[in-house]
Amino acid sequence: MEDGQRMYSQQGGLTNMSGNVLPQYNMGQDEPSDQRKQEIGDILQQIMTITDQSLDEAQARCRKHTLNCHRMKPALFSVLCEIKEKTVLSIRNSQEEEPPDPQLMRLDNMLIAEGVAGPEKGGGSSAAANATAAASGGQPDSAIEHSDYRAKLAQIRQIYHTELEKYEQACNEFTTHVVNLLREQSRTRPIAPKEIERMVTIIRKKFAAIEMQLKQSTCEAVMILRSRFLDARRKRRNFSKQATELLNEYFYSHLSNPYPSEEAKEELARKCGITVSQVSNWFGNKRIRYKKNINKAQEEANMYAAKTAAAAAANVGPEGGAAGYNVGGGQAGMYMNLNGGDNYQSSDNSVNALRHVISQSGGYSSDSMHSTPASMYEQHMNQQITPHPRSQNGSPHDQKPDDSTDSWCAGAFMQGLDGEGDNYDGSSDEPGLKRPKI
DNA sequence: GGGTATGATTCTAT
DNA sequence: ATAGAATCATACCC
Repeated sequence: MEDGQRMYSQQGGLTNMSGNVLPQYNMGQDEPSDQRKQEIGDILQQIMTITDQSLDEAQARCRKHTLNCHRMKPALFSVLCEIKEKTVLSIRNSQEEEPPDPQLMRLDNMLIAEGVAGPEKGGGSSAAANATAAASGGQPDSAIEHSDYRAKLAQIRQIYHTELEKYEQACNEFTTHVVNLLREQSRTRPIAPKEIERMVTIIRKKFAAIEMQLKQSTCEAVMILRSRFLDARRKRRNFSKQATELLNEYFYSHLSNPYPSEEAKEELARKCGITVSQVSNWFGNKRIRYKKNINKAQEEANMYAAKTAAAAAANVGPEGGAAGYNVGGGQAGMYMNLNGGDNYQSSDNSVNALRHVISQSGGYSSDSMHSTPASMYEQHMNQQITPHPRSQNGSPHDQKPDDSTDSWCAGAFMQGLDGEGDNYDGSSDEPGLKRPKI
């Protein structure tokens, strides 16, 4: 701005950015420089006063023509263009170099992930299928729903691409129009090529904003579609049998503290083909329902415990230490081969598991006070040997899932098994379980 | 169709 | 933020 003012402030002198007189614009003519200055001054004067003049069309045309035909016009335009470039344009240019918009990137990523944008086949419908499968817990979904979902997604895709094309076309048309217009105008006012370039950039930006809105709406549409079709609450799906089994195995083998760590949850989620929050939900439900219905749960617990025990015994080998596990009149043996040995549980949990077998196999039967698991549960719950995991130091995550005698309700009644209050967390390598003293 | 099981959500407490 | 508890909504079984 300052430079511009400086230029115009000198009536007769045409200066460049640094305030020097510009000798290079003499266009190869050898007029005395005083005369040149005078002429330039005239032109500038005309330009400066042009807004104050009210001209009728004929007059304006005449004057324009005079100006256009002036032999100094090209030189003047060059200077003006240069000044424009060096001031306004250069400032804005530097600001235009922005990093890619993170929101736009997010939208793009989502659209590609959902199969709306990106390659038509392979990235399209299959991505949608993947999304469906993932949301339904990895189970094969009903074909009807599946195709319905895909059909709607394809519709969204179609609309998206049509609109995108439309915008692109409009953008190109408009850009061409503006460029032509500017080129046209460059005959009557100084317009640098860079200025045209910049204008094109501005137009593209404006259209990019519209495009972003389109992407946003498309994303919203996909989200709505997903929630409508895949919202688990609307159409609750049971987990696969295998998944439930894995979860139950974990639950009952960590009954002393059925609070899986984040890692354990992730592992379970991965193995079960469900999400981590589904695992959390499952454990939340399981814990509460286990407590509510301890009797029935106990039976289930024994089943899973036996399975785990069997697996553990199988790992040890029939000759090795299996005999040591065969407590309670050999009942553990009947669970052998239940799960083919590919148990998720590692052997360290087998101790815990075994305790359930023991509890079932007569460990408590002689107890006149607490002969049923339910009553035991009640007793220990009332005693609350350990407070709720939350009330202990740190969050539940800080605890190891199998960390001991205390903690949860089952852990409490497990303690009854152990005269000394030993740790049954499975970290012990001692397979020999004592018969409860009670 | 009714009862139960089960996954998800919501609310409250900590 | 997470757990427990209550509740909702759906699946599943009889």
